[in-house]
Amino acid sequence: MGSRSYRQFCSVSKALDLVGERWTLLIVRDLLAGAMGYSALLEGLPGLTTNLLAKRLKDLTAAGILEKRPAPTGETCKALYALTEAGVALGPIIGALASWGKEHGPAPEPTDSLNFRWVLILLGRHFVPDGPRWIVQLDCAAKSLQLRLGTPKFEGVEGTPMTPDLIISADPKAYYELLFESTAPESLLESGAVKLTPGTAGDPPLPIWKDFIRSFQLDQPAPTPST
Amino acid sequence: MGSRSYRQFCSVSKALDLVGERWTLLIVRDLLAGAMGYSALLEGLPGLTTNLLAKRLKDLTAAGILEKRPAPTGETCKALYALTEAGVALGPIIGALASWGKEHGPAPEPTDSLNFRWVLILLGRHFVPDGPRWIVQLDCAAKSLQLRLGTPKFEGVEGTPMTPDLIISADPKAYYELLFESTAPESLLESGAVKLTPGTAGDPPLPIWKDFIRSFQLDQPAPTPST
DNA sequence: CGGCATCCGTCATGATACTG
DNA sequence: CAGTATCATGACGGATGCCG
Repeated sequence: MGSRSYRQFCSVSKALDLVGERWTLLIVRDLLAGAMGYSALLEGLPGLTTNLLAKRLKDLTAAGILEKRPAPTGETCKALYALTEAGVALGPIIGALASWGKEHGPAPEPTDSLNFRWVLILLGRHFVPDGPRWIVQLDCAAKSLQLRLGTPKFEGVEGTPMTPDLIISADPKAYYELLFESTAPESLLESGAVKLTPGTAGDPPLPIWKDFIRSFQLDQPAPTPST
Repeated sequence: MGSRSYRQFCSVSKALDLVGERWTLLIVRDLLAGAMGYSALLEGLPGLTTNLLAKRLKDLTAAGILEKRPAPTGETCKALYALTEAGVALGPIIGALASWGKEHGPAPEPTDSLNFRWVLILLGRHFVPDGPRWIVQLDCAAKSLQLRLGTPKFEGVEGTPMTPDLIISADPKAYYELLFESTAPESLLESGAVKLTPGTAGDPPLPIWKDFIRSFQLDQPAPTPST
């Protein structure tokens, strides 16, 4: 509800009337990588309290930005919150915020929390299709991310792939440095911050790693969107 | 100050740490069209109180998003607040919000306030360069906006041009309908909501009006930015 | 335990008055 | 004109309780 609307004849303020409150765009950011249950959302957003999450979910549902639907059988939760078409359309806003924050935002601190979903968003913005079709598994803090490289459309979901071609493992900070280019990819390998494990087919890991770097342009500066 | 930082290892949250608070992005939006004084900002943002504006300006200055500089002689105010390079770089975020709000935001209400600066932002996002080089004056509620069409770079400032080729006058609501395509441009002319006056050179107004419509693609849907 | 609702303390915000 | 000071209110952070 726009109980505290700006009441301006301007679409920027109308957008902020719906998504301008605290935590709202961060909830949308996490849902951009796929539908989530209530507890998963809460766990992924440290500092957000349960009462406020309930209110945000209710308001966002009323605004038509997300919808609550029954979870498929076998899920650990009962209901999933998923973005509607209008919610997915918030992607460019999240993307523009990510670009600006990366360039002009405050530097991250070691105590900052890191969520694997946020990695997906970053990767999706850098993806270059039509490379070799590797399946890469990212491991971080007992969680896994499954990436399908080389496909026309970027695919990445949480979980372990059946037949990975390469397994990359690192701690959150190393992933952050890799994705934010504060460190060159090669030096992360040399320092041991990032470890490579051959996949099930047993291919040598280094060429696949180079394709991974190239697929997400991790050795180049991020593109700046136009106005 | 990020006194209430999200503390997440994510550039989206880092951006919101600086510009996520209430009113902040609306201040930036207004400054995107040019530097403004304190009182002009306050007047253009109904509902924002003077103490909060002072705090926002202080915080944004500390964050390096805008800078306070002495006003040029002849100005009505003493100091101007101008966006820094980092502040101008927020443009794509404002643009993405404008696109989304236009498509998915709540409908405007007749009591909403309208600021001529917001028109400039909308026009800038739709501009197609290299048409005929007309100078068009927009009149609305005792204020004037000066647009230079056809130049490679879009130019628009508040004030009255010396030699307009066409003067368009309408009330705020008609401008909004024109810019937001809820009504076709032709019908706004026919209904008398928009009035055309020949400029100093005395050219017939209708062809220049059609160039104006074409220059800002006001008869076409807005382009949707990519993720 | 997942999915909230309630209660309370604190802080950000809104309204008004006042000052250099 | 360009803010600062003061106070009231509502939003938010934290803990806990309820209900399937």
